[in-house]
Amino acid sequence: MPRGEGKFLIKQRAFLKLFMIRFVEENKLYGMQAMDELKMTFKQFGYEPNHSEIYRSLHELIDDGILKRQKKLQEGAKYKEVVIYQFADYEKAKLYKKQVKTDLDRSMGLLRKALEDVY
Amino acid sequence: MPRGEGKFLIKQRAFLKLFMIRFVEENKLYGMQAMDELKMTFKQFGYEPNHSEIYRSLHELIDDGILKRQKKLQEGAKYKEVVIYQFADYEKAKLYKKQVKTDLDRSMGLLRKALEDVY
DNA sequence: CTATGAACATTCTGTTCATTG
DNA sequence: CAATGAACAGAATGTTCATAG
Repeated sequence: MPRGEGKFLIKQRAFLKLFMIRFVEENKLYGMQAMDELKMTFKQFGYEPNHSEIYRSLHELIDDGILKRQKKLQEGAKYKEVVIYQFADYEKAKLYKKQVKTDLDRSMGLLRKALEDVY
Repeated sequence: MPRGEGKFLIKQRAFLKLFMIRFVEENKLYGMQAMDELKMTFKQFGYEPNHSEIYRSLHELIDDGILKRQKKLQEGAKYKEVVIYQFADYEKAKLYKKQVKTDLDRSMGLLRKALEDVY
């Protein structure tokens, strides 16, 4: 999905999909927890993703054939279902991570160039 | 315009407005030339702004009270008008540059953090 | 044909509403 | 109330059309 021509910076969606893959690799967290952790991590940079973008990212990874859903009872005495994820195709996941890295590096380069040239 | 809460990376519009200010500082170029120069500079990063975004950036700087328009005959024997720009308020321009720098730095930090954490 | 600009269309993302347990 | 998801709404940006010289 990191696309071809004329594009500016990496999109939020790809950024979040990357972290969703990472959370699944670490075998932890469902949607809301992922959001909370990301908010904590990136709040210092003024970025706090909202729940819709988190879910859209997860759903898109399913459509991509990278993740699959699995329901699970939540910890504790609450008996409330949450949705957790596993890899449907880990090779695809690794490939996607590689593509996003390329896009992140590209975006960094672009910003760095701007800072160098203007300031 | 670099805004407050929950936001992801800097927007293309702000990025281009920064360069439009820089071009006016250097006293050169009208819209199309600015676009061509930016395409040359950032093509290596896969970014080639289109003409609409260039004009929207210039127009917005006028609305902001930072630039003002001035028509001018094009060089050479072509007698075709082009639109060039001067500062309407250079203090405002400098302030805007400062704000965009903050936003660029913030965006770089965000991307760097992601690269560190994931790869 | 080149430069400018507006109109139109789509994509991306934020906000609100609905459902379930 | 917490989690998930869909619907709706707006903002950001790309594509196409219009006008002038």
